[in-house]
Amino acid sequence: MLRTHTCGDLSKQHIGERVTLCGWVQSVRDHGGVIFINLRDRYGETQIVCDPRRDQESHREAERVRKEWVVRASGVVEARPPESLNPNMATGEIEIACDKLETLSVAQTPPLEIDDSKVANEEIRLRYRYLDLRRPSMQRNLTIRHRVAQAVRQYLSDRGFLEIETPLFVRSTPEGARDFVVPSRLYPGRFYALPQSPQLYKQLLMVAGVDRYFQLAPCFRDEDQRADRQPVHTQIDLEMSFVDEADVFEVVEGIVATAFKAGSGIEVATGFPRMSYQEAIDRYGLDKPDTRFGMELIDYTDLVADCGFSIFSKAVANGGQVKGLNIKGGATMPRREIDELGEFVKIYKAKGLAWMRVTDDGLESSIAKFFTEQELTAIRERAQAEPSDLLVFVADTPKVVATSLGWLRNHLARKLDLIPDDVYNFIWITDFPMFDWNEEENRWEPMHHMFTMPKQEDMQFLASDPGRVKGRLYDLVLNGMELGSGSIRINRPDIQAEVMNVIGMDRAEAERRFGFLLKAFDFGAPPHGGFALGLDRLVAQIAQAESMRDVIAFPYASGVSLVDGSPAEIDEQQLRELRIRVVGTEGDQK
RNA sequence: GGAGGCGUGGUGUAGUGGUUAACAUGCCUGCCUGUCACGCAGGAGAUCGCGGGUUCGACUCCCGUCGCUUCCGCCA
Repeated sequence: MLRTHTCGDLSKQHIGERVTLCGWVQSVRDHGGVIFINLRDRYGETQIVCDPRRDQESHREAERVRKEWVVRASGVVEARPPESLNPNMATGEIEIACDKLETLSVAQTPPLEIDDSKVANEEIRLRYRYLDLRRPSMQRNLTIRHRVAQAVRQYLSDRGFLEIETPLFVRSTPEGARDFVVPSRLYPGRFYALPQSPQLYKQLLMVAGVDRYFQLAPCFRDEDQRADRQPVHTQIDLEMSFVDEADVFEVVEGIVATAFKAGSGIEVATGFPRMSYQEAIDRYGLDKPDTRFGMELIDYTDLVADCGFSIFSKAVANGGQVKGLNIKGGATMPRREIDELGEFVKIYKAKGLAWMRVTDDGLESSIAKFFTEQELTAIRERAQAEPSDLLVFVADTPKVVATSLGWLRNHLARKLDLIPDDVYNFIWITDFPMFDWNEEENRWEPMHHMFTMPKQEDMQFLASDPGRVKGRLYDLVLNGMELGSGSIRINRPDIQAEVMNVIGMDRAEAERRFGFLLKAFDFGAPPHGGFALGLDRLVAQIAQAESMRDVIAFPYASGVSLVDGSPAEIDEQQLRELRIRVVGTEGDQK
């Protein structure tokens, strides 16, 4: 080794020892005589003191040294003078009295500052990711991610799960997101897809008798960018045989608690509360409710069905709802900001946001005149309104009402600072509908995927009323974010056939796409179920990172790797081998 | 596919229809023996993303375009 210790190792107990450290120069403070160098590595920072009275040669080198140079410093660990102790530094009680300073590598001035208090913009950070990652907070994130992954592996291994890798070149399926596709050279005109998840393979492993499987699986989805999404992300993917929901919940809760403990030391109480999908929608508007604050949705539908305000009464007459929020203390919100809330809900297809200010004298609003005194009183009581509150309303289809108010609620919580720090509200969302009606294509489609087992008591409605059928599927939500999802799967061909029937997939099509799985089920498939947790999202929470990208070493920006510039064109020769011709780029199509 | 935001020295920001384009930090030089966001003095560094238009005059206003970003659609 070129060093005897790291830059985080040394403390008072090493005083008097002769040591050698290697690292990057974080800062140089030249006092004309003595020069202080802060030397940084993954483990910390240590002050190197170059005093010309001790050693002239190393002092001369210290005058030359610049930030981010890689150097090696030898000397004796000394206690700092009492007035020079630095309590803000882990190694602040000691310093290295340097008598040998060696430059291992010089560095150009970096295009961004290696400083947690001066973070550059995302594009620069990603292009020079190797510099961005030098920052202590990023090193910390990478470390936390590693510890979480290790702990999860250990946890699952201890419970009999086998870590098994599944193929990364799989058959493309039109379900779900768009696939990333890889051309085959040996079989021109044919393509592999990168897996969106190991779903089908892990089910095959259950048929194979593996009983308990897990994998930290890379998953690929060709979707448009979102703050909490990456084209490549990692799932803690697991599957278990002979289980029901409670067994899966127990394991997943254990994983989460283990991960938090390992990553941040935070103790998570298991036995997460459960809430049905319908209750989540009714009370919070979203299937991933943030339960860290109140301001739940208030249903006025029955009160305003026959009111004089036609926007409300018509919405009800058309099968819609009128719901709203009570923004406590919001009456002082200026008109301009209320209008902004109106603009906000329009994103979610709401036509507008009605509002009333609650005053000592009653409800003050341009729409108050359309309501009778009794109606206004009823609204106030329903909202438990107090003077200085602001009531807002959306009247629309149940879906628009829920979505717009649900997101408005989250938006307001952030804006009004209603979200407490350091609270981790886990919640299981259960009893999802099996199917979702696709307006455009006029057909039912699976809410989760087509291998989800319907609830026993709803099985009878599969043919007659698919919308009524609930599935044995569940999401885990943390602070309003979906951490993962899973289900109990279908293991019987007859039920599978019925489900495929609902979504309008005939035997031939099913055979073509999933024939291998259906075939497997003919040979004795155990009841099984599983879950997939988003590792990136989980670690981001544990590390309290601003963004999921902060816990991924080399994330993508809009599907582009700013580090290596991919995706990139390939050689003509490669294209020929693959029998691929590029017929046009976006600009010259159409 | 659609909507919004941003784009100004290396980096992060400020800015106004007429400026010498400001500030911080970084960089370079000099001074300084106890700093640790060291300090002090000086210096270099920007055709204000790109193209077009309006105007006597555009970094500023308008249109287009590119890039990044957030969101809708899409998607666990």
